[in-house]
Amino acid sequence: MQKRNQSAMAASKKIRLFDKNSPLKQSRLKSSATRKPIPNWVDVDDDEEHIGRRKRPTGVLKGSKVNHGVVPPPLAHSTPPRKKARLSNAGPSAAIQERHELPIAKGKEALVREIAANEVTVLLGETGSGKTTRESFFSSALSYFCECGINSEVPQYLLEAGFADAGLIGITQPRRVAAMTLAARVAKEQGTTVGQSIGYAVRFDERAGPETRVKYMTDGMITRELLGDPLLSRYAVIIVDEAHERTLRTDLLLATLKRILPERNGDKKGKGKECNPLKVVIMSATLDAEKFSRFFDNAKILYVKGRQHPVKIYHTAQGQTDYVEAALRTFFQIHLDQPPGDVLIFLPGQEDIESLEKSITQFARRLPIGQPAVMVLPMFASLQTAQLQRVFATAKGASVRKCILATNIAETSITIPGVRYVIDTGKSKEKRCLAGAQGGGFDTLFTRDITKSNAMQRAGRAGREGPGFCYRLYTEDAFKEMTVTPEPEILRCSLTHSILQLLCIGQDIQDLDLMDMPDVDAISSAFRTLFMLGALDSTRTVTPLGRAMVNFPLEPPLARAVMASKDLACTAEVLDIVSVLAASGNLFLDVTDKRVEIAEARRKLVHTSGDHLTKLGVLRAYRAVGGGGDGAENDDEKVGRSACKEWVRQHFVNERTLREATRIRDQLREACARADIDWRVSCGDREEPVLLSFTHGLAMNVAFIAPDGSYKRAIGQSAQNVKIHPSSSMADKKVQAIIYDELVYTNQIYARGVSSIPKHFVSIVGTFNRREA
DNA sequence: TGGGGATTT
Repeated sequence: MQKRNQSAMAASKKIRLFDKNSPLKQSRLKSSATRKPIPNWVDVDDDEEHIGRRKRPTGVLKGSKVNHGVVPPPLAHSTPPRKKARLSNAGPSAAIQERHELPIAKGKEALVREIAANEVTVLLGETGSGKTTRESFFSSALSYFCECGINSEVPQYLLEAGFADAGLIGITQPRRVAAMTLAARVAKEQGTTVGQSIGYAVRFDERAGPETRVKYMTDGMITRELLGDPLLSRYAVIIVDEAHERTLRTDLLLATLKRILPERNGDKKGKGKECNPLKVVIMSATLDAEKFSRFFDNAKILYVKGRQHPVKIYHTAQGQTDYVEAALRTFFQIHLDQPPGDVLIFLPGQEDIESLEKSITQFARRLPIGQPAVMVLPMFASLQTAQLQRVFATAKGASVRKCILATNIAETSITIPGVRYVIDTGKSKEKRCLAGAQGGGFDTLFTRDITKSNAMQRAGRAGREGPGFCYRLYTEDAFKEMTVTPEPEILRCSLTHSILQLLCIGQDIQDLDLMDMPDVDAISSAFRTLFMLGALDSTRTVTPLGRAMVNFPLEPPLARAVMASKDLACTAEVLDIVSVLAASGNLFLDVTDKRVEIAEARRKLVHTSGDHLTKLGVLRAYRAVGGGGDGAENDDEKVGRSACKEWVRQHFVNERTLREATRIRDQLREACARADIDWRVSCGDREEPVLLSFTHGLAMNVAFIAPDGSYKRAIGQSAQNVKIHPSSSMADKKVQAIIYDELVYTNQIYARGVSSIPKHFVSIVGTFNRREA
C-alpha cells in the first residue's frame, strides 16, 4: 500500500504539465499527428468489424436447447430522449403519455403473451442502437434497465393484463433505494400514490396495504417473508430484477422459486397444484441470461431492445503499471483537449482516491489562464453525507469541470448527473470469506481486476445523458481476458446466517438446487460456527436458542450476544453496541490529512477494555447531545440537531452510522419484545456482563497472547498469528485474551473490533454454548 | 498503522 503511494507521489513529481519532455506533452504531439481524439489509445469502437459477425438473437440459436423469442424491436432512436419531467411535478397524464413513447411499449403485447404462456420467462435487456459493438452491449442493457423503464413497465403491463387478479405482483431489487424509487415512479404513472395499488417494502419502511397489487421489495424482504409463507402464496407473479448481480439473497430466492414452482403449478404429470399458480420473470442484463434459462428448465428468453447513448470506448496501447498516474495523465488530456462534460474516475479505494485528489488539485492550480477550473470530488461510502452531496450540486459557472473520484459506489448505487467522460482503472476491491474447514476462517480484502460486466457498467455511466467517452487504463487484450461476470456472492461470503435461516424452514442448503453451489469447506465452516454458538446441536438440528436467534435481523454471532445479554442482565448495553456493529458504515471517520487532530479527539472517546465499549460510549455521548432520540423529538429539535452536528464534527464520528444504528436498535427492541426479552434491563457501569455476552457471540473469534507478545487464535489453524488492526483502540496493547468482530487479511491478518477479556471467560462460554447445543 | 459495495419479519 505504501509502495503504491510512494510511486504515485514520485510519478506526480515527475510530470511537468507543459514541459517538452513530459509524458503528457509527448502524447499531445502524437495526438495531432494521428488525428485521434486521445493519443496512446486504441480505438475499439469497431462497428464495421463487429456488425457483420454479431449474432442477432432471432429465433433459436444453433447448438442450444434454449428457446429464444424476440420482442419486436422498436425503431432505434425513433422517440425523443426522455425528459427529466418524470421526476418533477408533471401530472399522471403526462407520465402516461410518456409511457407510450417508450421503446418497450411496442413490444407490450408480445411480452404479455409470452409471460402468460410460460411458467418462467427470462428478460434480457439489449441496446437499440444500430452501432452496437459486443462491448457496448452490456452497458447498454444495464443502463436500459435503469433508465428506459423495463422494470417499471413490465409490472404495469402485467397489472393491466389482469395478472394481479390472482395475487400480488412482486418485484425484487438488490437495493432499497431502487425499490422505493421504482414504486414512486410506477404509482405516479398509474395516477395513484405509493401504498395504494402500488407499494414497496424495504427494511425500516413498508408502504403496502390491502389494496396493493404491485409490490417492489428488496430481495432480503422476500427472503424474510419465506420464513412465514414457504410457498409465497400471496404472489401471483414474482419478478426478480437485476438477477445478473447474483447477490446471496437473489440466488437463494431463485433456488427457492425453483423448488416451489412444482408445488404451486403442479409438476409435469399434473400432480401438486395445491394453490394459485405462480409466474416467475427473471430480468438480467448480461449474456448469463442463458444460464438463468438453463437453470429454469430452458425457460424462454425474451430480448428487449433498449436505448442508450453511444459510448466510445478506448483502451491503452500498453498495460499501465501505475493506474493512479495513468488516471492523472488521462484526466488532464481530457480536460485540455475535450469539450465540456464532467469526468468520473473509478478507483479501488480511499487511499488511491486521496492520493489522486492531491495530485489533480496540485496540477490544476498551474493551468494556464482561460482554462476551465477543476473541481475535484472524492466519493466513497464512508464519506459524510454533506461531502457526498457536493457531487450532485451543479458547478458554479459553466467554466468548471467536475472530476469525481469514486469507488464502485458509483457503479450501481449512485448516479451522478453531468458525466460525459469515464476513466476506468480496471481495479476494484473485493471482500472474500476464506473459510477454514475447522471453523474460524477470515475475510480477505484485496485489489483485483474487474470483470467485463463491471467494465461495461462503468463505461455506461458516461452515456446516460448523451453520447459519452470511456478511457480504459488497460489494453484491449486485458479486457478480453477478463472474467465475464463477477463471482456470485454466495461463493464469496459467510453462509452462517443463510444456513440457519434455511434450516428453520426445514431446508438443508446441500439439498437445495442452487445455480452455484458453495464450497464444502464454506458450508462445514458455517455449520461449525452455528454449533459453537449453540444454534445447532451435534446432529445439525436447530436448537431452541437457534430458533430464537433467527428472529433477529442480525448475523448469528450478534444475535447470540443479544440472547446472552438476557441471562446476564445487560440487554440495554448489548443492544446499543450490536446496533452499531450491524450498521453498514464505519463509526469513525478518517481523513488522512487530519490524523493528529483525529487521534486527539478519539483519545477522549476510547474505553480501556476496547472497541465494543468504546462504541457504546460514543453512541451514548451522541444521544446525550440530542442525537438518535427515542422518537420524542420536541421544540428543541433544531437546537439538538445542530448540537449533534457540531459534536460529530468535533469528534470525527460518522453521523450516518449513528442514525442507522438508532433505527436498527429500535427494530431490535421490537424483536426483543416479541422474544420476551426486556431491552430496558441495564447493568449500569459494569463492563463484565457486556464483554461476557460478546464472548458468547464471538466464541470462535478469541485469541490469546503468546510469550513473544503476539496474539494466537484459540481455534482454526493452530498457532495462527493475529495482529490487532491499527484502527482499533487495542492496537499495540498487550492483554491476556481478546475477542474480535472479524479477521481481515490485507498485508497480514488483522483483527478488527477488538476487546480485552479475562482469560476465564473462554472456558465459561465454551461449556455454556455447547450445553445449549 | 489501514477502511470495495450492497442488505435483513
